[in-house]
Amino acid sequence: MAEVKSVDTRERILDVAERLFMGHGYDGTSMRMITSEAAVNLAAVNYHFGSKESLMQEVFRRRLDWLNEERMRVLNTLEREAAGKALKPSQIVDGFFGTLLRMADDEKRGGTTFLRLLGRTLTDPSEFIRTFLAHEYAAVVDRYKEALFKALPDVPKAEIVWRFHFMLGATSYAIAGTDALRLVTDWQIEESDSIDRMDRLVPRLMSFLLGGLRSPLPQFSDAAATVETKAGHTTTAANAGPAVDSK
Amino acid sequence: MAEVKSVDTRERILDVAERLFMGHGYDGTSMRMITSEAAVNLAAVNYHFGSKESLMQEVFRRRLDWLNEERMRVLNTLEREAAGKALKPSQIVDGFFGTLLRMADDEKRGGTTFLRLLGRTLTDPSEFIRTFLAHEYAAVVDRYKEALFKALPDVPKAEIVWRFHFMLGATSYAIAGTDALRLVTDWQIEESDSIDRMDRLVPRLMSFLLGGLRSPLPQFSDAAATVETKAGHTTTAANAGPAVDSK
DNA sequence: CTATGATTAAAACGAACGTATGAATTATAG
DNA sequence: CTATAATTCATACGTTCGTTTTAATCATAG
Repeated sequence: MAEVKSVDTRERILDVAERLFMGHGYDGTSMRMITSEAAVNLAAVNYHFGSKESLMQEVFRRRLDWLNEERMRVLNTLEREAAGKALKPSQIVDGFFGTLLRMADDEKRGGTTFLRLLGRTLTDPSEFIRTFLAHEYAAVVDRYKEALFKALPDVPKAEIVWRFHFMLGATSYAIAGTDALRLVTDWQIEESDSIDRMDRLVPRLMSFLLGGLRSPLPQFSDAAATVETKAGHTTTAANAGPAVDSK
Repeated sequence: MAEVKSVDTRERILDVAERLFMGHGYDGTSMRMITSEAAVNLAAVNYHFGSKESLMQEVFRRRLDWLNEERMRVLNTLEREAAGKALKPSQIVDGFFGTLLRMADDEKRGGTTFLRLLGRTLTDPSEFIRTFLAHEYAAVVDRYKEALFKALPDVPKAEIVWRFHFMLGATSYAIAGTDALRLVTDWQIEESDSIDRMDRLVPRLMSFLLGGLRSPLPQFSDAAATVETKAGHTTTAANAGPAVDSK
């Protein structure tokens, strides 16, 4: 049972595939691109993973297994320390999105490459990929969803689910499309450095997410206004509704 | 110069291509899928558009030309009515994102199909697509960016650009991935109908975007706290910083 | 060392891809 | 009606795709 070179081969394929899938998408990345860049034989992918689809799934599973466990672990710890009391929304948001974003610093867990891949893949057209990702996420998302329900008892559950959706979108776009808007605008970076990206992106994004999560509830045409009532929710009735303004 | 049937052919190709590109992505949609569903000859695309890339660009240009003009028109009207005074952030956000979202109701402008396509394409891996989209968006984004700078003079410009980025992400994900999270969670829709999507999505998303845009500024490790000072910004110093909580 | 199973290598498979060609068909102009 | 340009059509080209096959190479156990 020889397993010396094969481990390296497997890992090298996964690393290259991760990077190429990130840059060119699933359909846009060919087996020959992967195997030639990884300096392995063309048949190696099918030998080690069975098919291109299975390779893609393994690329994600390698990272998501850890991420899911870490997210669960963080939430368990938080709830244990809270001793039955509801968590603070910021704790929950940080447990879910902060844990994800901190992977950027951990090159061993894929770093920014995997983050960008994940961000782009959430809106990937390929059917089997979205199905696979949804299945991988299901349990963890449900747990965090429930935590948010408990943390925000006055907010309709449907509203929380929607805002979770919005937070996911803002995050995945932030980690995926760092180039898109950069080309569009002059980017207006007055600040000194520009490669520090992540350590400044995280607080920026967190602030945005929490602002959105805790924003006054929308008012529909028919329904009566449902406004946050809990003390400290910063939201006042004065600026509730979709037309919240600064003056 | 016969142009009777060709117009129908062109439009039919564009309509089918728009729908298929939305569902399967650019690489995942073949010429044969398009031409067979559109009931035209395989060579029709190359005859009318030259190439697959040109077809893709025409699919977008057909919708974006109108969207860009409308966004410009709305902003011009707002600024004319404001008579030099700064606009309200909600007006600017609604002008940019509301105008986009309202395309969903206009089947003549592509409706939800184009919206979902646009949302997914912003993170599309194909190089030429992102370049093309960035070029199409540049002028309008710059104008709205400037409007936000003027509306929020106390907020650092870099911060505004980031939050614009985040808003774009939340929006594109909201209109693109309506299925992704639906599979993950039980979706917790307590409300009656579920097909009304857009007319309830718009105020929901708007509320979220404004909450994020007007959220207290993040505090970095080194820098001093920069907190919104303008009256009515709802944000109090007590819950400024990345760890904003409800209690 | 030899036998055995795991891995790598080179080559080929059929299918699907985007595109191009030239003839047939259709519509319009004079 | 005839001539001419625009469009549609059937078909084929050359490439690239993911996968498979068969043989060669490697590492380890007995």
